Amino acid sequence: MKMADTAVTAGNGQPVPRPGLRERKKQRTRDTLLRSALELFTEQGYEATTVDDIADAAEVSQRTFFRYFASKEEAAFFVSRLAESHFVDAVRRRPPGEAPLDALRQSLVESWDTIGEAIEQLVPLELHMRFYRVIESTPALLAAHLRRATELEERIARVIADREHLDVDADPRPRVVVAVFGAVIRVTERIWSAGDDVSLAALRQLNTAYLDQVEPALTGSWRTD
Amino acid sequence: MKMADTAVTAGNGQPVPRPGLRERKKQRTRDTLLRSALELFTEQGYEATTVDDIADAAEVSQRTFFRYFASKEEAAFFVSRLAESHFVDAVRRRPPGEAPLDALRQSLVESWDTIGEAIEQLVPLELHMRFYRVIESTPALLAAHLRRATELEERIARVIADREHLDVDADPRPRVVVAVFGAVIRVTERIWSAGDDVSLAALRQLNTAYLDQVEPALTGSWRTD
DNA sequence: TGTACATCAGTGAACGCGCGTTCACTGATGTAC
DNA sequence: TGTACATCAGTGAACGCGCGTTCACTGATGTAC
Repeated sequence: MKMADTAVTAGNGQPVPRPGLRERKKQRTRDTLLRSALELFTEQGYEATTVDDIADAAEVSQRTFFRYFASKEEAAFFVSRLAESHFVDAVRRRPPGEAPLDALRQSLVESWDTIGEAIEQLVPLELHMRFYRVIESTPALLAAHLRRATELEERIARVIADREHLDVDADPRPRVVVAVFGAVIRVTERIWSAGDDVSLAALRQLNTAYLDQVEPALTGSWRTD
Repeated sequence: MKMADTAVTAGNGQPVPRPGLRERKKQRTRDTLLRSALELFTEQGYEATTVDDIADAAEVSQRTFFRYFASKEEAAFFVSRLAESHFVDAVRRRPPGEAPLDALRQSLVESWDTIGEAIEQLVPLELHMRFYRVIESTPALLAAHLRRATELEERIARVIADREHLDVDADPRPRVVVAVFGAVIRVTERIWSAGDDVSLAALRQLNTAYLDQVEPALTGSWRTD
C-alpha cells in the first residue's frame, strides 16, 4: 500500500529497510545536513565552520544537528565511513588462495568501482573528493583521519588473519602487511591531495603506481641511475 | 665569572646556550610544568586534566603555562619532539653505502641508546614511558601523535632521498620505505602499549621482531603451518 | 471516513566547560656608571 | 659597593568562543478503533 519508494536507504548492502513518510523525512534532513556540512567545510574550511553554520545552512536548529551526528567530526567522516565498509567487504570476498598483499590490492581496485555510486546516493561524488583534500590540509581532520585509518587497519588485519587461519596476536604478519599497505595508501593520499588533479582516477593511478614500488623500495641498496 | 653551571640546556646537540640566573629559573619553571603535566596526564588522564590543573600543580598561573607551551598538546609532545630530533640526527649520520631500510633500522637502535639520557634531563624516563601509553589510549592524543609521525616521515624521506641523490617528488621509493618503516613502528607501539611490560627494552624488542617480519609478510602467499 | 491518542522529529533558549587570549600591572634579575 | 634604570618572567582577572548538553515544549506523522 505504501510501497512506492524512491529514496531507498543507501546502506552497505543490508536487508533494505522500511519506507515510511517519517523515515524518509529523516533521511532527507540528514542528507541535507551532510551536504551543507561538506559544502561549508570545503568553501570556508572545517575550523571556520561552526555547527551553527551547518544547521543554519540546512535550515534546522543546532539541536537537530546533534540528533543526527554525535559531533562535528562524525559528520565530516560520515562518507568515509561508508567507503571503509565497502573496502572491508571487498577484502572479505577475496578468494582464499590469493597472497595477502594481492588480496588487499585487488580489494582496493574493486571497491573503488562500487564506492562511487554508493557515495552519490548521499552527496555528489565531486563534493566528497574536494572535501577529501580538505581533510589532508586541516591538522585536526588529518589527525582524526589517521586515527580512524589505524582502527580500520586493525579490523582488516583480523580479516586477513582469519582467511589465513592465523591468530592475529601470535603472528605478526597480518598486522604488518596491512600496516604496510595502509602506509602506502596514505602516502598517495597526501601526494594526491597536494596535486592539481582532484579526480578519483588520479588517486587510483597513484595508488597502483606506489604499491608497485614497495618491493623495489625495500630491497637492498637502490641502484643509482 | 658566572660560568658555574649545573643544568646545561638539553638541546639537540647545538652550540650550548648561556647560563644566567634568570635563564635557569626559566628552565626550572618549564621543567616543573612539564613534569606536572605528564604526572597529571598519567594519573588522571589527558582529557580530565585541565591546563589550570597543571599550572596549579606547578604553582604558577595558567597564564604562565601558555608562556612556555603554545597549547596543552604541545606540552604533551614536548619529550617526543626531543626523541624525534635524535632519530633524525641518527639517520643523517648513517654511512651512505647502506641500504635505506637498514639505515633506518640502525638509526632506531642507535638513537634509543642516547635518547634515554636526553629525556632524563627533562623528566624521569619512567614517567615518559608511562605517558607514552597514555598517548595510545587517548583518542585525541593518538590522533595528534599519528599526524606528527606523518610529518616526521616526510622529513626523513627527504633525508633518505638526499643520501641517495634522488628527488623526493620524482622517485616514490624514499617516501615508500619511510612509510613502511614507520607503519611497522606504529604497529609495535600499539601492541607494546597494550601489553604489560612498559619497559623501553620491551618496545625495542618488539620493534626489531616486527621489522624482521616485513619481508615474510609481503612475499607471496604465506605457508600455512 | 473520522476521531482519539501515541510517537517522535524538531524547537529554542539557556547553560557548562575548557582552551587560549588580552590587559594593565608587579617585582625580581640584570646592567650601566 | 652603591645607585638608577631596563628588562622581562610571572600575575590575576576577565573575556571570547565553539562544542556539546539539558530542558520543557510543539506539531506533524502514524496507529487503533
